[in-house]
Amino acid sequence: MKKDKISSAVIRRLPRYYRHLSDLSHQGVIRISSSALGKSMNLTASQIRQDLSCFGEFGQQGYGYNVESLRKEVADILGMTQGHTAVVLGAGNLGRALLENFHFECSGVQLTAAFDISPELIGHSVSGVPIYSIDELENYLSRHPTSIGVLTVPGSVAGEMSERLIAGGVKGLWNFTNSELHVEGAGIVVENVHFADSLLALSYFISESL
Amino acid sequence: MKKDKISSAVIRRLPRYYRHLSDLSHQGVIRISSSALGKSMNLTASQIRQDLSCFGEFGQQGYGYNVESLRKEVADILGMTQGHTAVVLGAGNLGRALLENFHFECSGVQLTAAFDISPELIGHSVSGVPIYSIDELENYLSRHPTSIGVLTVPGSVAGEMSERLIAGGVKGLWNFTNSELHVEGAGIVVENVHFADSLLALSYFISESL
DNA sequence: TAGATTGTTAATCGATTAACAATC
DNA sequence: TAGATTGTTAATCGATTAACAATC
Repeated sequence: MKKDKISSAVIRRLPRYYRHLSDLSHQGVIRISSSALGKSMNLTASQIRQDLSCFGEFGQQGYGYNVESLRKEVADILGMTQGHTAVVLGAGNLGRALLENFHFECSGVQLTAAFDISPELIGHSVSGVPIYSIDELENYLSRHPTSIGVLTVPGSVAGEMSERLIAGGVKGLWNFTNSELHVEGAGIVVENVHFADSLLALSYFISESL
Repeated sequence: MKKDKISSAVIRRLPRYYRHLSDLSHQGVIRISSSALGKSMNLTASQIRQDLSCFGEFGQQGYGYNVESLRKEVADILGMTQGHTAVVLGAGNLGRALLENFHFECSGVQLTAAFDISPELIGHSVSGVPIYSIDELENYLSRHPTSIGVLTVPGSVAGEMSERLIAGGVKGLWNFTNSELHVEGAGIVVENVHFADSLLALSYFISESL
């Protein structure tokens, strides 16, 4: 039975399902049961069946799930087939690390441009992605509909940049700055990547285990 | 009443408490009630009091909490006062982004060294942190007790590097590679930073909101 | 003192796990 | 057919919220 409102706990597990199913698919595994998948992901078979049943009926009694077709279903659920596009704001180290090392296309996202203020960077390309002046942002967005803005700018300008992105029609912000974005306007989604929160959790667990 | 086993949900909120309390402290706020803090963090007052009561009694009836002393208590709980030290493995873009832009000391962690294989980097410093040859790792760790290893190496060598770090006495791995680390040995903690998981969750929410 | 707000116990809500009829 | 495994309903468990006596 398809559910209306999916809990955030389920959604946070979906990328992991996708990752494991991709691995299995690459390994040439054709079919898998919920209990086998559960064993390899450290989840109960029940939970996997519950999670998947939020979105449809993808398995077959007595057989299990076809790995590749389930992978495709999960990709669909995650919006990977929606043709999302992204631009990176800020081509400093972190921005360039994403440009060079992170494979947006593996998440179904096409990275089309980067923007910066540094004259040394403007006009160049990194990993085939052109770097434009931030002054060109509005002009660019008006001509290239863009769903995601990646914020790798200094925290001090994160607020201003997010407003300009949203005004330009961007629907989601992937925020790598410390700045807590307070975005008004309906339908805008913010995903924060707080390195410090992650490091502090690690610090807690280390300290606790001593 | 102090609790033995703290749930992971509580622990993941602690860094946010710390962040908000730091902000309040900087703004010169002296005292705050659970309901005022809840309002600004979008949590219920009840939840905040429950969370904090896992670790001790930090408030005062009729008054609330002293911001700065609560901040210090949370810092303590998070292990920020344990004098944790860290080394970065891999001084590519992502490693350098962390070296240059991320303030480890704000999380109570002292970053003491970085390691790489590239002859152009070895011997130089970034933001005051020396970059050594990866060949020096064991030698360095034996002379500088280190609690945290930051993995910003290519995924293909993540497994090998984590083994060497653990052999050298490191207690926690902050893993920025895609590689799913399977670490044996008691008391070793792994914190994964999966960029792709985060982007896919964003992709889901955008797609859902259309 | 009266008002405010804590820490904690009890009630509610939601998420995970177990059980099982349906069926490939 | 018999065995395996699903999707779903029911039971359990845990986390969040509400209520309130204690007290600053």
